[in-house]
Amino acid sequence: MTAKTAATRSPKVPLSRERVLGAAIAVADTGGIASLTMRRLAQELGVEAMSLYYHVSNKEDVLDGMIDAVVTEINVLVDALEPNPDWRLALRERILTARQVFLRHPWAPGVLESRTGMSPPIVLYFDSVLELLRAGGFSYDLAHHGLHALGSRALGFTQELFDPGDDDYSGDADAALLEQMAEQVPHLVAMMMEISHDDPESTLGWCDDQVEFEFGLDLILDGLERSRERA
Amino acid sequence: MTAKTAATRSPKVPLSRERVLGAAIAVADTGGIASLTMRRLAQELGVEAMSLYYHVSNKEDVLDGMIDAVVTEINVLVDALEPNPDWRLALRERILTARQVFLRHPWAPGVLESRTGMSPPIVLYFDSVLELLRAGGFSYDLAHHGLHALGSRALGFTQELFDPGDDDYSGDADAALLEQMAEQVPHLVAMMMEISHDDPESTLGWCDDQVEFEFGLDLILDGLERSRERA
DNA sequence: ACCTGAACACCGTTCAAGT
DNA sequence: ACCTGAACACCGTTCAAGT
Repeated sequence: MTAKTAATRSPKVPLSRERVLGAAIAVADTGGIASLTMRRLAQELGVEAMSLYYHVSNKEDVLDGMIDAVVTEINVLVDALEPNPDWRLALRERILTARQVFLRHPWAPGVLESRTGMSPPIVLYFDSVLELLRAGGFSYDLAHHGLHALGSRALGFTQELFDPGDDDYSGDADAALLEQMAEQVPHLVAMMMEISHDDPESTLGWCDDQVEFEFGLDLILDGLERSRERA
Repeated sequence: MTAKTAATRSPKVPLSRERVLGAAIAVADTGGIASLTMRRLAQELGVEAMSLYYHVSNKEDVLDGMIDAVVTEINVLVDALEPNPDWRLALRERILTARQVFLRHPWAPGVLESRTGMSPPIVLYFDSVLELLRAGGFSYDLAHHGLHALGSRALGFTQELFDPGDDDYSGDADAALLEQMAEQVPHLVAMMMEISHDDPESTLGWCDDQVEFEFGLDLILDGLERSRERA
């Protein structure tokens, strides 16, 4: 009866950088990154917006801290993974584990890519990936190329260019629309029709992100292994 | 004496959607996407901010239009490319051509990834990529996987996770800093030292984006060719 | 030490009004 | 048809002032 709803609103426990960042992540997870304003964040913590500036220096600092928290979450998980003598399997498991964390924080890829510098947690993550590649017999030079080839996949995400949930081009696209597009983009239409024929359940919301992520990841890992053998 | 500086300021030629989008691209190219505000854009055109809303519906519409203009620029260039019987070489040239356009518009990758839906120019581009893959002997199913594996590389860009120009971790990082980091991230430091030893000119601003882009691209193209042969 | 009220300089956007 | 002045609801942020 006394406490209204969230435990976060209690004014007993004082604010701290950690509480601010935790609330920020919660807001972004729930309402998207666009909903994260300093005023909204303060409200979530039962405080005035100006109070936040005692614990964080500005909004950029909040975004930096949110990313560090997410990557730290990843580091804890991947550090607990059991070693695997096959570098490909070891790295694959690491990356897919990291991916799970990003799936819980859909705003994180966009924010991460908007940050310029490396923070300690990110540096730690990449160092551990490098360790894996070295143990797998990679030179530093090839490992370096490999990190670039993986790109954001090394951290467990790809920025999907198109939202399959978009109404305009997915889900309930009917035959009439397809026919209309067929003249100008015949291959795209043919591809969608063939795939939706093979799997009638998914008309145009046809991309299984997990499957596609693993396909691309394995393609790169296999390619790197071949490069390593050749070197 | 009469015309102040830019030809864009002349009030003779009336505003239009095209002029608004052109000015928006110019502003973003010059000052970065963060500098693009409706007021700044209006100022560039010698007009009040409210006038813009007669030609575009809102800022989202401006961003959509900017992307469409950039991708149209790409489509014109790649359509003029001479055909190549080797699908890998053909696609490689296409993608590297598209990349040149993105290098001129550094804001475009970020904006593109923030858009949800596909627009006609983007759909056209992907259809032409699909056409190339089909001509190279790909099934629609494998071509679809291939598009996902390429990700934004298919359009000619990768979102670099770290800005090599960042002062904190690049350029003039001295030996003392490296030594300090060596204990916690030994492989990263070893890699940077080895690479900077091989190429002393580039201490920590060591990543040649073009080389790395092509390495990753070729890795994926080769992997897709192998998948195609196996299928 | 920690929080806040009032205020500032900015946003995107609307709408009735001007020409 | 095309542009604008005034205004609204929102931002992030500062700073002197409160407890």
